[in-house]
Amino acid sequence: MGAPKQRWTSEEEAALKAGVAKHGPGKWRTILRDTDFSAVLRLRSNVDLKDKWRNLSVTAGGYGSREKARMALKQGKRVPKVNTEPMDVDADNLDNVHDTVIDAKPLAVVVEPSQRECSSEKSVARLDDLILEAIKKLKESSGSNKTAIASYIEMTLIRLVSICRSNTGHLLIFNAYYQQN
Amino acid sequence: MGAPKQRWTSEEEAALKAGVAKHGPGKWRTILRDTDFSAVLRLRSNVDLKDKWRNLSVTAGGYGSREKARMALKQGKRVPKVNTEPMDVDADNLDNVHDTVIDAKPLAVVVEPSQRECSSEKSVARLDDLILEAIKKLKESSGSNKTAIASYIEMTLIRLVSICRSNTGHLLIFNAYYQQN
DNA sequence: CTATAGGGCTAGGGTTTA
DNA sequence: TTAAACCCTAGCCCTATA
Repeated sequence: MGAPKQRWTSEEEAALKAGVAKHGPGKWRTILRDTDFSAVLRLRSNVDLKDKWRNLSVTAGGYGSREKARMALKQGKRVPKVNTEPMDVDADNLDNVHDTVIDAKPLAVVVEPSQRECSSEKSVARLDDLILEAIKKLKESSGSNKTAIASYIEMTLIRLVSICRSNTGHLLIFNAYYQQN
Repeated sequence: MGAPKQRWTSEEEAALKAGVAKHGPGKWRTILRDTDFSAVLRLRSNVDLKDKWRNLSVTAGGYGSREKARMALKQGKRVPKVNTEPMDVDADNLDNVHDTVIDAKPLAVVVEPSQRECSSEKSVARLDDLILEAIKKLKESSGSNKTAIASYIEMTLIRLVSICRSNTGHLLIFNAYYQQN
């Protein structure tokens, strides 16, 4: 019927996230016009950006506007369906995070992880596997695919935290130095 | 768990077929609203219509998209599916950290951790090396959208820090300095 | 007219039930 | 184990609003 579905690539997704980080959510046309992103996102409209951001917000675990709408619709089906509840943790919306960085304009980032404490060998080994996997993928990607690299780093870090937390209850520490280049 | 199954009656099936004949496949909501069929199909949703039509297509002998998919799976095309799982980062309460950051209008960010006791295991050190290597590689790369990457990573790390903070409350102490460039 | 917000819709993969 | 019915949701469309 309409246009054939065009799945978002990880590069496009990263560009969108970066765009929101830079200009804030809701500035879809602005993001599209930004030369930092226009190349990657040239096939997307401002509405596409909005829709994708909505999807990302939902999967990030926050109760986005979409979630609420879905809950409301749960009525009106034949059978009430008792157990609607998948044990969502009440996660706050990530929009807050983005708000904090709207005005940031870093040109380079250096991150130096230092020591961290994990009480279980097993969890450490698992972490190692995850990182290795990420690095391998990094090397597979061509040098031009920087946004994909950023994506993998994000995923890796997020996994790192969630696993470390769930297995040990302890957390790791990062020394992170941000600096302009 | 799911809703109890409601077998399609021959009358419903006939109505669906007539609806598709009249409006064409893919017009599920239109068929549903058509007074010619709404009475018979009143217990079905547009998605139900779509699903039923898919099943009918399969049974009708033509290789529907469904058949192909099943075939592909039978060929043992096992995609490891990696670890899509541990992305369940439930960022309970991201507010605190962000609030501390919101005041600043950073063009650059410096995050310094406090001291730390650590069991300095080799595997842990290796993790650090791998992460550091990845970040360095990113930094060395000179792409047109470097700013985008940097912004994105900054956002990621800030979120990461937030997650750590929200979980421990105090275990992790970050000193964050925001500075203009 | 232009842009954004938000609900609606379909397609297709996944899951559950008989 | 399989097939039919049902669920989930990304991506796209439509409308209201400013």
